[in-house]
Amino acid sequence: MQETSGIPLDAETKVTERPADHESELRLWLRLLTCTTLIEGEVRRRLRQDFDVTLPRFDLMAQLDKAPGGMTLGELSQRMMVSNGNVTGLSERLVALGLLDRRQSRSDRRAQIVSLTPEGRRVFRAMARAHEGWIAEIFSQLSPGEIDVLMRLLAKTKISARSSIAGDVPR
Amino acid sequence: MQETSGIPLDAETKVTERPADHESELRLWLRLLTCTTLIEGEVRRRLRQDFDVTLPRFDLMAQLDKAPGGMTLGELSQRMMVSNGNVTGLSERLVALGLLDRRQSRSDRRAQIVSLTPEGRRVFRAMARAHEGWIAEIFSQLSPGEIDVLMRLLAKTKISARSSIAGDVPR
DNA sequence: CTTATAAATTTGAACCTTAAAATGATTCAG
DNA sequence: CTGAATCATTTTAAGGTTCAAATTTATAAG
Repeated sequence: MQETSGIPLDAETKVTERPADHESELRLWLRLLTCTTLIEGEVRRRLRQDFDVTLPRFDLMAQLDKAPGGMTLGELSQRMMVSNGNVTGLSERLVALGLLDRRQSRSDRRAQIVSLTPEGRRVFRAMARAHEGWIAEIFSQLSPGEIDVLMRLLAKTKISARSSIAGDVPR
Repeated sequence: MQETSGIPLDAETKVTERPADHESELRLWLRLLTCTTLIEGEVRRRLRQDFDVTLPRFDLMAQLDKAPGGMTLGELSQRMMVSNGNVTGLSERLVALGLLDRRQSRSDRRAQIVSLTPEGRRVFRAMARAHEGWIAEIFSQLSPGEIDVLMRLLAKTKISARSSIAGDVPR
């Protein structure tokens, strides 16, 4: 907490000058966050309980399951939306468990390519099957129509968020 | 509650035996997760950049801002949906920074009550103002109507998830 | 070739997070 | 009053996470 030089740049940026009632967006964000936290916690709990595996490991394996030929660590980190260093450690532990293979890229000696071992694939498939069931149960009170509307609106939300994040902000 | 004669929803027949195409729920969950991760990452980044504060600290202070009289650690942990031990460490650091006050409950010597210091409140209010602006910008491509529909559907999602999590599962 | 720049990953420090066990305080039946 | 159960919190161990700096390799310009 440092160098707050009084009031920074409010005049030029458009957002903060007035109270301007952005309460509905805020409430929406909190609700979105609550839903995700709730579901994520439950998935984490069940993965641990039923398969003795952590959620990040499951997520990593899920990405690799979709890429039969494997993937570089950088690509993994991008798809998982986590930092590089994160993927390094996560992969190490999964390799140590025999669930992941890791080799150097032939074309680029900087790059490491990781992929599921046959064992890793087998284990992941079992988890994925259960996982799909849990998710179905969690969303079971939503009708197909509601799911569809949610999908559309979240797609729009994603676009909106991305354009705001991309540093779209014109000066 | 009701005698729905339509579909006998018993958990035993529901989830495990067949593939049963729960793909739409799965895709919905992934999209929900993507949206949240995206937004959360951006909020985290801006909090660090503009206020040199972490997201968990902001979240904790946000809870306390809504409780002028303070709150026990247990209540905090419940509202933040994180573990007890988590709140312990988080509070320690904020107390060390002079943003939180901590005292023992008079009526229950097991309980610690934490609250924002005047400085903490001042700092939080500044962050909250900026935060609201960021959120508004992130959701800016959604119309009021769309926000409203999203709110409703997420409310329903929350209920559905909670009832599935509560161990509602009949045998 | 040489140097500069960029890219992929690793490392280190600090922090966040959880689950499980331990500690200390409260409550209540007997 | 005593013991058992419960509750609020802390502690511990293991792991997850980020950021920024460092390392190694690749690529391109001169």
